[in-house]
Order: sequence, then C-alpha cells, then structure tokens
Amino acid sequence: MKPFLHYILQFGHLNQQQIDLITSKAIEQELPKDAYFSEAGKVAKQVGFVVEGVMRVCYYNNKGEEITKYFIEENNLVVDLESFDTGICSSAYVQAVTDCKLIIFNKKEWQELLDTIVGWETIVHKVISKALIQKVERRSPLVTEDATERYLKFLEIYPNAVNRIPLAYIASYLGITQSSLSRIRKNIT
Amino acid sequence: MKPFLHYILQFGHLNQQQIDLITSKAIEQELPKDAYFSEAGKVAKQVGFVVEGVMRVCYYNNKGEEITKYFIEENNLVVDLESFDTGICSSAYVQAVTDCKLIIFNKKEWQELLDTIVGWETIVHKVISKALIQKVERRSPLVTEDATERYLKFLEIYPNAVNRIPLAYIASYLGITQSSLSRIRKNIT
DNA sequence: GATGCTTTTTGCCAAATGGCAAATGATTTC
DNA sequence: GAAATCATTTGCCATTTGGCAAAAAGCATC
Repeated sequence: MKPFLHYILQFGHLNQQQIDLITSKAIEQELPKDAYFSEAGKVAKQVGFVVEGVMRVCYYNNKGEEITKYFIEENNLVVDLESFDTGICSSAYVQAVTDCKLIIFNKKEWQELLDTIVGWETIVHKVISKALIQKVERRSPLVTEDATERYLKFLEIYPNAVNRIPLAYIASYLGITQSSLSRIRKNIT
Repeated sequence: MKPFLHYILQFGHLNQQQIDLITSKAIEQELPKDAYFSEAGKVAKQVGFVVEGVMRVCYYNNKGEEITKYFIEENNLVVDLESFDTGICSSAYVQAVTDCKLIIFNKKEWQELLDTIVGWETIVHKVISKALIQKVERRSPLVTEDATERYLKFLEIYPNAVNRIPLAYIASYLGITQSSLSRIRKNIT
C-alpha cells in the first residue's frame, strides 16, 4: 500500500483514520504478463494502481489494427474512466505488458470512500485531472511529428519502460509499422 | 447565460439561489476574430464558456511550426486547465477563429463558487473530466491514421465548424501540410 | 470593376513511410 | 542443446506526404 498512499498524499492531506479506511478497502492483486485488467465491451468496475510492472491500454481501429493508446508505468492509476464513471461499455482493453502488481478498488468501495471521507473527492479530482491532462499532453504532440520525433518523445515519456515493452507495442503506440521503428532505432544509435 | 446554465445543469442539480449566485459572478465578453483569449507564457486566470463562435488552442513546436491542439465550438468550456489549476505558465495560447461571444469567470470568483456552493465541486469535476476524456478520445486516434482518415475524423468531430475554420488551421490540427489537405479534400468530393 | 491581400489549389520532384517477405536473433520448451 | 516459437531486422519497391513555388480563386476596399 505504501506506494499508493505516497502517491495519493501528494494531492492532499488525510489523517490516519482516513488512511486506514482507504487501506481496508484496497485489494492487492498480481497480474501475469499478457493478462487483461479490463476488457472491451465490458463495463469498468475497478480502479487500479500499478505498484510494479507496465500495462497498456488498447483498442482495435476500424481497419482491425491493434492500437496502443498509452502505457501505464509504476505509480500510476489505471482505470477506464469513461466506462467507470458512466457505466457504458468500454471500447478499450487494458493488458499487462509485464508481470504486474496492482492495488485495486471495486467501484462500490470506491464510491463509499467518496461518500465517507471528507476531502477525498477533492483529492481524487486532482489526481484524475492531472492524469488526463498528462494523457492529452503526451499523445497530442505525436500527431504533428514525423516518426523519428515521435519515438524520441516516447523515450522522453517512458524512459524506464522502453526495455520492457516489445517493439510492436511501441510501434502501435506511435502509429508506425514495426519495420519503420526498427529502422528508426538503427538510425538513432 | 442560458446556454451556460443549460450546459452545467446537465451534470447535476442546482437550486435557483445557487444559479443566481453563479450568474452574478459571470462576465459576458465578446472576442473578435483572431484575438487571444489567453497567451503562452502567462498564467491562465479565467474559465470561459463559448456561447458563439469557434476558438482554437495552439502552440509552437520545437521546429517553430504552429500546431493547433484542438478547436472549441459553441457550448464548450475553454480553459487552460494545467495553468489555471497549478498557476504555472501556460505553454499554449487560445485564439478566436471567428468572432466569439463568451461567458467568463475570473479565478477568484470561480474559487468562491467552489467554496460556497455545495455540490458545485462535483459538477465541475464531472464537466472537466468529460471534457478531458473527450480531448484524449478525439486527438489520440489521429496518431495512427493516414491523412485522409484524419480529415474524415475531423469532419465527424467538428461538422459545424468546418466552414468557419481556415484550411491552414485544420491542416495544423491534423499534422499535415495545407497542400496535402487541399488534395485530400479534392479526392473526397 | 480594378487593385491589393489572403486563402486555396496545383505541379513538380524529393523524402518518408508502408507492405510484404525473408533472414536473423532471442527465448522458451522439451 | 535441438527444436519450436516469438521478436526484431533487413531488402525491395509502391505509395503517401512534404517542400517549394506558382497559379488560381475568393474577398475586401476604394
């Protein structure tokens, strides 16, 4: 629980009693490589926090190509917010890229915490906003750069994950073929 | 104020007294074409709502090219959240693409409303989350599509704005040159 | 309706990237 | 440690897109 609490407490203060309550609702979970945290077509019912490992959020576009929307490294939340908040089916799935250790909260308990702990909503709001802004800021610039620049930006964003992510996944994140990415890598070094 | 209240009330209930308080803090503002709502290098101190017109959020990348991150049509919030929330300088600027009518709140009054109106924080949270998720969902797919697909997606997203946005701005949103976009347009019709 | 200004289209060629298939390299399994 | 499987690199050529400059079209002003 320590990494999760450390993460959360950056965004606001909680007393020991509140921390204990949150801890009591948390579930530790291990997810082996390639396993799914959530699936497309289902409603997201859990909020997760990555303690160890790398995950990715993906979908299939209308040409049937698998697209990686983003990766999630250690010390980040993993949740399909749109589905979790609204109850509509998710269009994306979340998969473990490496063996992962997670802390998860089921929706019911998550909601209880929101209703019970004064100030928790504000903290959650800040956490979520920051995470979403980060996603926009990271993905958006890729649209307007060439393939090499995209890869360099990827390296900036995920320096600790590069060696744990297969090239094909990185290519599907950058919107290029893995052949191209392989050539780009060669040219850079 | 009507469009703004209509927009807000989709996300939660407010009584008349609360609505009046919000209204009392709102400022109506007209912004002529090409004028700036907020500028890069300054701290965002206002939340806006577009009643009429189209705006765009831009920045210069490291090659000096002007990039349009997204457009904002009628009935949407316009705010540089990262700067507004954290007080750090904005890296983007917001410009009117057409003559615009806005409703704006200064940060001080906005904060007063958050502190005063029970339930307002929850509503704002929902509004912001939804807007941010929408930005991710709209921009992200562009990375992995070719130029024609990108333009088609743009048309889906901004069907009412196409004819009000210069081709060069659309191209800078899609990450292609305006020559290419011109050719794409020709091929489609 | 002529003039100047801005926006959009077009032509030409170069550069970047994709598609496909084969070759190489790495890793797991028995 | 050989075989099978999976991941990455490479070659070849087609297609897409960019860069640049000129032409055309649209629009406002006088």
